Order: sequence, then structure tokens, then C-alpha cells
Amino acid sequence: MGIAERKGRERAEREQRIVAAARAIAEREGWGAVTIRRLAVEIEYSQPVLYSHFENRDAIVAAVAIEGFQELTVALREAASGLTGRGALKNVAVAYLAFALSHPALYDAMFTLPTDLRFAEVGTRAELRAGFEAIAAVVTPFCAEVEVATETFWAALHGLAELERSGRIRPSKRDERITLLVRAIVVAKRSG
Amino acid sequence: MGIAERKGRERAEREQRIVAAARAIAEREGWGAVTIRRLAVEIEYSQPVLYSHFENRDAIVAAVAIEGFQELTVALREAASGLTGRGALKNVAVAYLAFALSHPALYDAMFTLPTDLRFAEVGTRAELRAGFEAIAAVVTPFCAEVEVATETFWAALHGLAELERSGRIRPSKRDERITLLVRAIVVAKRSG
DNA sequence: ATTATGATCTAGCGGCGCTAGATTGTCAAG
DNA sequence: CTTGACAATCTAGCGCCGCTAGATCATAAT
Repeated sequence: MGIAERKGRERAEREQRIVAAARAIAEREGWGAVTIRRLAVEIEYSQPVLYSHFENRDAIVAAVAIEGFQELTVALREAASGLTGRGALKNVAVAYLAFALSHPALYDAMFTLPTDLRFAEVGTRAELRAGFEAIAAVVTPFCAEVEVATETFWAALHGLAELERSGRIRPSKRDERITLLVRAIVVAKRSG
Repeated sequence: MGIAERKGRERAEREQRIVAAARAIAEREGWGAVTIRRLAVEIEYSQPVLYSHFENRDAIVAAVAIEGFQELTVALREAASGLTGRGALKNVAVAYLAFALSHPALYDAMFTLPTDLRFAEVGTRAELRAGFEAIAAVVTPFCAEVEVATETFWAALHGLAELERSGRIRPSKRDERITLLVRAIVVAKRSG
């Protein structure tokens, strides 16, 4: 029964083409340009076909967001690999901001756009959790309350990314802010 | 010529009613429910009238955002008043998060929705700058590089607000994260 | 060859932001 | 008091959106 398998494969490929098209258009022209009609033209099928793959438009955004979480996790792990302590912390911070600022539409999908992403959902939890773990790994040496410290460090990075993205803080001072943040975490432990 | 003045006053009142309606609907049903048609019904005028007050829908969101920045500034100043040092810092942090979390739609308008808000614009700069100053005031005692430190502290608060709002970090641990953040800033100076 | 079944398409609903052009109200000049 | 200009406001509609019901087509079993 290779036929059914081929069909399943073709279906999966088509689904991937939808997600890829959505991501490409978003990164090039913003999420406002990502419409069902436009995606239908892009994959050369009619609009209803998209609804046999995704419940609605938000679900497509969510699919892109999951790609983003996977790639962010990889980027953070790479940034930390081979390093420990303060160096790892700083490298992760730099990598996080570089990721957010060089993939604005992807980061939008992950954090600022309304999606159906349930953080407590079984199937997706792993992907979303993995990035958190990568941050936790480099924070751990510096804190007793690892979860709280990781949440705080992550939030600081996210805030720095968002405010720089929207032009509210000076891009030229990014390194200095990172340095300050890393030092704050390091010494907080030393004296906590 | 009291007539022209009366007309101007009525116009200003109508404009204020538009902004108030937008804000009320957004806070009650989300920004997706804030449509030009809906606002027109609310103020009992036809849709084109709205365009004699605002260039487009985004400009209405921006007007709400400016109200938000003014109110946030007041809230932060109140939180800092009569306090100095570490106490002021902590109180401001608590007030910032309370503001963001208790006015989600307002905070959305200020930070996550696309608006025409130019941060370098003459007319609005004062309102947007004022909140920054309020934060800077409580950060100053702890840092040499005030601007960089303020940007970082603000970013951390913003990140904490966003991640908690979107259910990505645990609401129950908010106080602990604030405590950690404040300590980090205090000791960063002491050893910087 | 015929029929059932699933995949895909055509066509359309209601709603959106926004605007051109008609209509109404207002007030000064004749 | 009438008239005509001007501003305020409305009606009607364009092109787009997300989404879906029902028709049509291809495929594979009888």
C-alpha cells in the first residue's frame, strides 16, 4: 500500500510549503501581507485546501512560531556550547538578541501575534519548553532558585529585544545593556 | 465669536468620545472588536466623520496609547514618591507590572500594536519621554550610566509584563522575580 | 461500466478600512 | 427674505479580508 503513503507524503510536503510561504512573505512584507488568498496562490491550490491543513489563519502563524522556537533553541545551545559561567551567560544573551532582531517576523509569530499556541498543550509543549531549558542551563550556576532566575533573565532578554525592535531604546548601546544585565545576574548570586 | 469656539469645543469632545469608546471596547472585547463601523455607531455619527478626526484606525490606537503613557507616568511617580533607594526601585517595579497587567488592552496599544507613534516626533515626545524619566529617577542612585541602566531596567520590567500577560511565566512567582531584579540592580552598582 | 468516496474548486457571505460624490445644514451678502 | 457659497455630514460602494456551502472532478472498488 505505497499509494496511501505517497499521498500522505505529498500532503505533508504541501503543508510544509504553506508554512514556508507564510514565513517568507511575513519576513519580506510583514504578517499583514500573509493572507489565505495569497498563500493559496503561492502553493497553487484553492483557498479551502488550506483549511484542510490548518483550522484557521492563526494556526498557520502558530506553525511558523513553532519553527521559531526550535531554531531559537538550537541557536541558544550553540551559543552556550563549550562555555561555562559568565561567558556562557553573555554568549546566550547576545545570541538571543541577535536571533530576535534578525528574524523580526518570526519573533513576532513567537511572541507578539495572537496564536492558538497553548503552552500547556501536550504535543507542542516540548518545543516551547526546550528554549527555556537552554536558558536555564546557563543561569543555573548563578542562582539557587533556578526557575525564577531563568524566568527573570528570559524576560529581561525579551524586553530588550522588543524595545530595541520597536525603536524605543538605542541600538548602539545594546552591548552595554547586555554587559550590565550579565553582571547583575552574576553578582546577584554572589551576594544573594 | 463664541460660535467658532463652541464648535471647536464640541469637536474636541467628539474626538475624546471616539478615543474613550475605542479604549472601552478594547478593554472589554479586545482590539479586534474596535472597528471604525463600531465606533461610528457608538458616537452616533457616520464612518467618514471619524476620518475627519484621525487619519486612520492606527491613529486612534495611538491616541489611546498616549493616554496610557500619561497614566503610566503618573502611576510610576506616585509609586516612587516619598521613597528613595531600594524601596523606590521595588515600588516602581511593582507599580509597573500592576499597571501593565490590569490594563492589558491599554498596554497593548502602548507596546505591541502597530501604531503611527513616532518616538522622535515633536508633539508626542514629551508624553513618551516622561515615563522613561520616572524610571530613570529611581534607577539613578544605583548606576553611573543612567541611560543604559534605565533602558535595561525598563526592558526587564516590560519583558516580565509581556511574558506574564501571555501566560509564559508563572503569575504566582511575580514577587520573587521582582525581588531578584531589584537585588540584581542594587548589587550591580555596589560591585560595579 | 457503474457507483461510491474523497479531493478539490467555484462562488459567495458578512465584515473590514477607507473614500468619492451627493446631500444637508449654516450663515453672510444682496 | 432670499440666495448662494461653504462647511459638515451622509449614502453608497470599492476592493480586500477570513471562512464555508455546495458543486465538480478524479480515483478506485464493485
